[in-house]
Parts: sequence; structure tokens; C-alpha cells
Amino acid sequence: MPTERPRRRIPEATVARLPVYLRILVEQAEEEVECVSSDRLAELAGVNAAKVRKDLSYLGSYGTRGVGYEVAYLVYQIRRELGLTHDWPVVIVGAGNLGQALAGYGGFGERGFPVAGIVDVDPAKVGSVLGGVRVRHIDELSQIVQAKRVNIGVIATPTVSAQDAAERLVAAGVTSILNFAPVVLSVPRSIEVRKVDLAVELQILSYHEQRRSGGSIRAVGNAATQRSASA
Amino acid sequence: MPTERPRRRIPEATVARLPVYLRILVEQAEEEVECVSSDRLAELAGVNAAKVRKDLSYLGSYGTRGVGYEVAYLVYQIRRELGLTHDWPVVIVGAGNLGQALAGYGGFGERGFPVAGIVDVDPAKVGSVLGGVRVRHIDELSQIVQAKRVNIGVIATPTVSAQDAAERLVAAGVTSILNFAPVVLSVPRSIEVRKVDLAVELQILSYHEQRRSGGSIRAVGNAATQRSASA
DNA sequence: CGAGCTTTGTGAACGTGTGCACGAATGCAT
DNA sequence: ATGCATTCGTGCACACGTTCACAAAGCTCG
Repeated sequence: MPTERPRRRIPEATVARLPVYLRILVEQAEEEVECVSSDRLAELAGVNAAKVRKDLSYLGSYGTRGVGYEVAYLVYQIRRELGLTHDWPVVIVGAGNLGQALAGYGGFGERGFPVAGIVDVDPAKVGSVLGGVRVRHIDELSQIVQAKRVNIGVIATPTVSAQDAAERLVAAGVTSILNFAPVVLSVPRSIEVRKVDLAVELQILSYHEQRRSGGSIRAVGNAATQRSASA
Repeated sequence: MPTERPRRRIPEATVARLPVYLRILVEQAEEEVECVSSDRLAELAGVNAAKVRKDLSYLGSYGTRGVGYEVAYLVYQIRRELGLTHDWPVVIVGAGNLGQALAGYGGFGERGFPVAGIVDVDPAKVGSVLGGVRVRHIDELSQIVQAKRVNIGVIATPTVSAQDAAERLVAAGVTSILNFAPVVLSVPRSIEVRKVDLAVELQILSYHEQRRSGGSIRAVGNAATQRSASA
């Protein structure tokens, strides 16, 4: 039972793809598939087969030439590399529209990120229950983070409160933040921040639509693989 | 009043940053700021100043040396390049938790992406009103897309229905898709797909947390700028 | 056991993105 | 007018990411 620490640093682009491979592999395992080739996995993930092999090679040489990769073992290895061998409780800041949707969306806990708490500044929201978790006041944030050993915070507040939320999260001891508010957060360099911005995504689509219609000479060319969040 | 078509192709990485600059510039304009330097803009956007200049240079030479960029004019140019000179109505497929949150989140229409319709397969959901828009049956999708000239579809269905939703959207004539379901959609190459995947984002954060704690030799190092959705 | 087929793992070439460093242009003060 | 401080625009070098192409390794079958 190998438990060695990750040897080499894994490229950010690869880290962003590993979760996709993982999901596909888990699905394959559920369908009793025991072995996949890089070709098959590439097809399912919508990427190039060489890329799959190179990505997986960063984990070590876990494939068998002429055969492919053993699904169960690969699932184990990717889980280990991504730190998914144990749960990562998250705390959600903001119990508005989005916070409610996030809490209500069960898939959170199932995937190893149980909601350890939801907080809001608005006393009127405190006490209500969302997805089985009671909303508490934001002043209790530190206590929740400490008690439940939370490392990851989710910002689901209105834009204007997001920076404040970030500072409170950092002060409470959170070291990773997933930010849904359309602002660039200012936090210490040691804090890992990822952003999900609806408007940005739509505007990128708008750019391509605009090129398509008003397009000068050409437009398409590649199109190809679907873009996703990453570095 | 220049209305020429985009000359050069803009790098994807730049396209992903333009919306961020745009938002900041609009905020600056609201604060009566008339002129910004690349340094200032870089600071607000959390990126390198040289990068800002290079990004903006793809739009043309709209800065004034020794002075900076005129906010209003830059806003106009970025809007034009991103195709934001007119609205892009969107249609949302799926009136569940997420679909409701999206429809309820007013910021959609404000930012130039009015919700032209919401559809669902479940007849029980049809008829209810979300964010001022009545939920209609998915069989009416084509009709909505045609009538409202919708180019962009948003998939907010459960995972299993996402591929079906994608196919219906494409059949209806939509050419860009924003997908919230954790699946790799299979669509014609000409369709532009962008993905927003909660679980992937959290798992990337998990990776970094895991490195941080169990980290072998090194861990931090860069951290730095916050990653976001892009190519 | 060896031939032939399959599939991995990776070196090398290529393409894209980033950041420095500096010339060129502009504004301002004297 | 001239000089000085500022800031843009961009050439260049480097880092990162992608893809090709092929040797090495394993399986199957006769």
C-alpha cells in the first residue's frame, strides 16, 4: 500500500484535468469496466490521447503497455494525488440565492466536500435551514472554521461584501477560497483563490458569437475541445 | 466613430481577461475616473502591467504615452471587441435549484444577457415564474430560440440530462453553450462550449491544500495571482 | 519461443503565454 | 524651445503546455 508523498510537482494544466479523468474513471468503475486505454479515456474526456498519457505519467507509471490502465488503481492514485483520500469540509459565506442553491445541491457532500456551515451577515437569515445545515451569523465564522477544521471557504455574497468575506475567512484560518463574486479579491499570497464568474464566461461566449457573425475573413479554424476553468 | 471589424485574432488568454478589465473600467467610470495607467489597471485586475498593455494592444493603440488610457473610450472598445454592443438573450435549460438561482440572479440581464426563457422537462415545473420569466416546457425550446433569436444556451440540468439538453439546444439553433453539469458534452465542433464545474474547482483547491499540509519539500513558492476560468 | 499486434511512456518539436526591458511618444515645467 | 518625467507599445527571451512520433514493454497465438 504505497503512501509516498508526491514526487514531482504536477503542472497546473494537468491538475485541472485530473478531476475530469477521475469522474470518468469512477463512472467506468460503476459500469464494471476494469481497464481503460489512454485512447478510450481521451475520447471520454474530450482530449488528446497523448495528453492523457502525459498527464497520468506525472502520477507515476501506473499503466500496462499493450493493455491500458487498471481503473480502480488509477482512481485510487488520482484521489491520492488530489488529496481526496479524506473529506474537506467547506464553509459557505452568504445565504442568498446562490448560497442556498449551493447548500441545497447535495452533490457537494457526496463528492467529499461536506458543508460544515453557512453564515450570513443578515440576522433575518440566521436560523433557517438549508440543505440540512442551519444558517449561522457571520460572527461565528471563526468558531465554525476552528471546530470543524475547515480549510476551504466559498464566497457566495453580493459583490460588495466579497472582499470583507474574504478577509473574515482568512482571519478565521481558511487557506483556500472559491469565489463566486465578480471581484478580484485581495488576499495574502499564501491563500489559494479560484474564481467562478458567470459574467466572464458569458462574455467570452459573446466574443466568439460576435466573431462568428460579424467575422471579417474567417472565424472557426479550431473550435474543437471545450474550454474550462483552469490556470 | 470607428466601426471597423476586428483586425487581428485575439489570443484566448487575452479574451478571458478582457471582461475583467471591462468590469474594473466600468467601476472606475462610475467613480468619475477619466484616465487609468496600465499600472493602475494591473493593480486592480491583479495582473502584471506589461500584460495589461499587451492585452490592450490587441484592440489597437488606444492609449496615450505618458498619460494612460481614457476610461470611457477603452470601455467602448472592449465592449465592441467582446460583442457587447448589443444584448445576447440566453435560454436556460433546467428549472431546478441552479436554474432558479440563475434566473433569480438579476445581474444576468443587467450585464447584457437577458433571460429569454427557461425550460424544463418536468410538466410540474412548467408555469411557475422565476425572476420574472415563466418556465415553459422543453418542447417549446426551438420556438423560443427562433422567436427571441437566442444564440447562447445555459445547461442547468442534472448530470444525466445534460447531453440531451445540449442536443436539443444545438438542434434549436443555439451556437454557444455554458454548461454547469459535470459532464463532457459531445457537440459539433462548430459549437462553442464553456464549462463551469464546482467539483473540479474544489478538487483543484483540495490538491493545493493537500500539497500544503502533506507537502514533501516545497509547497508555496508562487501562489500569487488568482486563477480563473479560461482556456 | 518468437512474430506480430497493442498500448504505454517520453524525448523532441512546436505553439502559446508571460514578463522584462527599452525605444518612442507625450505632457509639463522652466 | 528644451529637458525631464511619465507611460505606452513591442521585440525578445523564457516558461509552460500540447502534440507527434517512436522505442520499450507487454499480451496472444501458433
